[in-house]
Amino acid sequence: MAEEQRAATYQPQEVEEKWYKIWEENGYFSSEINADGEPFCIVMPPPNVTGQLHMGHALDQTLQDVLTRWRRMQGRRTLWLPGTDHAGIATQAKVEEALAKEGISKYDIGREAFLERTWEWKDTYHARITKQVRKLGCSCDWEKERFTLDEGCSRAVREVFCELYDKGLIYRGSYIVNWCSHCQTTISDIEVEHKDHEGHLWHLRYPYTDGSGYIVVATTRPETIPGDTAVAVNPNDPRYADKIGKTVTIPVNGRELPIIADEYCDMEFGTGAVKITPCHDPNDFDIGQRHKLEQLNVIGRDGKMNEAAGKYAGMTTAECREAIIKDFTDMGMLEKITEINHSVGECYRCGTVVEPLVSPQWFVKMLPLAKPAIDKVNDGTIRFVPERFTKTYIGWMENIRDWCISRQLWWGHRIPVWYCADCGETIVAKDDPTCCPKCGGAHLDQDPDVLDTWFSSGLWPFSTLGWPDQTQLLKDFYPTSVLVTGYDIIFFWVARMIFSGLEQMDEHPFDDVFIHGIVRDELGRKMSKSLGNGVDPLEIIAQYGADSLRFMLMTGIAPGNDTRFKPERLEGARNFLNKLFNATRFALMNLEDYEEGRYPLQLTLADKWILERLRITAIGVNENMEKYELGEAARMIYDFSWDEFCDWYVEIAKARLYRGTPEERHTAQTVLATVLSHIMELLHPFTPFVTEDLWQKLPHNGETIMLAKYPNGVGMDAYEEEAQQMQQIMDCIRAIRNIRAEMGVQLGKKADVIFAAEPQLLDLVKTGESYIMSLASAASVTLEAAGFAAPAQSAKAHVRGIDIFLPLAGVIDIDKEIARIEKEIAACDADIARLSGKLNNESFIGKAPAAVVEKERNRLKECEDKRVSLVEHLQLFK
RNA sequence: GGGCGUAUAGCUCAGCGGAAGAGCGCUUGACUCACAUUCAAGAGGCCGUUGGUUCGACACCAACUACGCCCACCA
Repeated sequence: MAEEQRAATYQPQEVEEKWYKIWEENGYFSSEINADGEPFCIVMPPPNVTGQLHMGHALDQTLQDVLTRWRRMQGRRTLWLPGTDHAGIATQAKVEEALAKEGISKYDIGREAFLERTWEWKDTYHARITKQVRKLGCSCDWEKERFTLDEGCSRAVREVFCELYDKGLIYRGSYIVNWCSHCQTTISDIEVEHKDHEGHLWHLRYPYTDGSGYIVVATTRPETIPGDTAVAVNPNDPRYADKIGKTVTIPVNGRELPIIADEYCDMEFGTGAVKITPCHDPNDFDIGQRHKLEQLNVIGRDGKMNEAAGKYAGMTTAECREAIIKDFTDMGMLEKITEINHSVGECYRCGTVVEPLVSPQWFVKMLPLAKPAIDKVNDGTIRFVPERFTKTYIGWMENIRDWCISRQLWWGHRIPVWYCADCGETIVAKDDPTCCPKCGGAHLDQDPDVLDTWFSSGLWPFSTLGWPDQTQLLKDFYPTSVLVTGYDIIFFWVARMIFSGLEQMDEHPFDDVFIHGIVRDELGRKMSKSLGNGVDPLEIIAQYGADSLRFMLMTGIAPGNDTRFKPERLEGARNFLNKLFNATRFALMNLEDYEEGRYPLQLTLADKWILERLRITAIGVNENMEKYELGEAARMIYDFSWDEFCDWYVEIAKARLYRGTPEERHTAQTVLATVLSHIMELLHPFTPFVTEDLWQKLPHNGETIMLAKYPNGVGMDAYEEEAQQMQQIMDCIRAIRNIRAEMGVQLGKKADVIFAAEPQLLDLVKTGESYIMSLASAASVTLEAAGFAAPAQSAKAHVRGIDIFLPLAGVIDIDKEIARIEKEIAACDADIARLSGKLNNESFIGKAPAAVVEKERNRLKECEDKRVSLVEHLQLFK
């Protein structure tokens, strides 16, 4: 790249590294900054230490950083607390995979060595992740970084476990749970993904024991037959009314089953008779409880039939299914097979079909916890943004079932429960006990299981602030201000934090929950490993810089909606930042001799206009930020910076910078520098690096833009009238440019321009003369009284009371001009028809606000004037 | 079976109870002394369908259609 061109192109890589280091070293991310300010706190959703960050993280973290930087610049005492999650199943699976590559299993090395390996893994990925977060520019307080498995969080987990146990909210029991035979652990209900499968419904004959024929049951899972302990029918089903109380015999193993009556049975479905397998189906489990049926566990944790399955023992469930169907067929007991589309539960991690089975596990009793968690959202204490997610949350919370929290893993918080080998006592304790409090025995075995990862994640808003200790940090920042996360983990995480926070702290964990969508690929597909369509944020940062990535992610998004990752949009963001870079370069070239306050300011119309537009923009940006409409805020800054400041103001300022008096030049320099640095400040939360770099080069007060005051429009002089006047001049310039372009008069060629209007408007034109000269490339500007007769062979435009003539003898194409004018007239006609229709409507006059009516009247008059003016001009050519 | 979302320019998407917006793409012109990662001008929309509320609806309400998502104990 040529040196010259390079100088005109922003090089993000050169500045990003530098500024992050300076910020971090100077402690600007610390919550001690703005120590007297009102606290503002976000706890970062901790990324899993399983791998690297993806685009979803980049979106999530950018949103948080924008909010944090904005609040910090407002003077709030901000704490954005970073951290990582140990992610039990996911991380353990990764390490097991790594071991498998070495040809060993976790059992070969044992629990302790395995955990050592996992901690090493954690260290590696933790380092990688935090580096990525830094690359992205996140202003989190690294001094306070936490990990879900660190000493403090572990203490919090034990504390909560013991408290809930003491209150009877945690219990151990043998209930039906979801078992993943691949991950070799239980998973909670929400970790089961239901997918539709085409399957078969086997209609099987179970003969009555008394020899009086048979009953036909329909099942999708014949392999569970060895575990049947009843057949159920609906008590109101006339078909079976006289069969209730009888027994049937399972043909393939000769066991006898009672026929019971239960409302659960749907008379419309299948045959209306259901085989009941309490140990391997959640519904059947409930029925079994109701009728005190025997529990017969026939499927083992390895996904194979166990001894209780008799002759089928040792088979996989699939093999068993086949064998049983064959046996029924051979015995003539298969009535028929029908097709059925039904949903099958799969493990969310590995996709293995989940096996429901009964096993002793630890549970959290949800009903008492859900109640306040629902209330605090319903009463507005916790607010979801967008609001619609409230319904999602409430709906789930109202139908919640007890939460199975024990996992048969090694990586995680070990359940703080010990069993006395001597007397069988169960000891639940915060601190490791040395002997049994009941019998004094020293043979204690700790429960081998660990807790669900989300158990510790649920404590994140307070465990990270120091709880269970009553730290100052906790007092200052709990409840936190806002939680920023994707809609995909409302149940997994948000809900758990809410009930855990309310239970332990007696106070809600955050005021707002700001929900965002997911980042999809260019085609709108979810980014995933299997599709290989993921985009690595680090690669994008290397290519375009973190600021471009951030800006792209922040624009064109609406709260709660998904967004697509489009490379073109990345280029747009890069171009915008390059634009600002060049605008700053231009300013700096013209600020070499600048000295603040050297002359009194002589603000021109354009100066007042751009200052007013800045004021309005600043107000709008803050309003949108308050509503979490970050995309809208970013768009406002973009439009103002590019369209108004760069394309208009900078061009206008050139005349005074190059040829003005020292006073004029000084004023232009001042406004240029002021507006530009305010643009940097407004934009800083979105694109922190480039704005800091450019702001530093411009005249500024303070050591970092991070701590500059965020522009909010308050205290700025208002110039509403001047802004409107300037808009009119700009419209005139656009009209002239339009004529020139349509007539093929290139901007390189100067053209004479004649304005005709009432004196007041002529004054305005006079004021804007220099802008017209330069921006419309006029050779001369002549002012004439209203009603001035058009010179021969001229083109004409009309802008709100101002007639504009371009004498173009020899250049003008009469046909083109006629066509152009006719098009304009047609547009006027359409407007006139609409407006007069409205104004002739008495209801409109009577019921619409007076200001609206007045506005429409003015508009109509303008349209009519314009039409008259243009029609008059058209006559000249006919 | 419930719940939710989306439907606006060729594409991707913002937006809004009082004259349809952006980016990209397209057309035409310009290497104009910050920037060709640029500048200027322009073409391009019954704002999914049908009703309703309203002086006024692209926006609010209802129904419908299409697509997508979430939840659910569909043997």
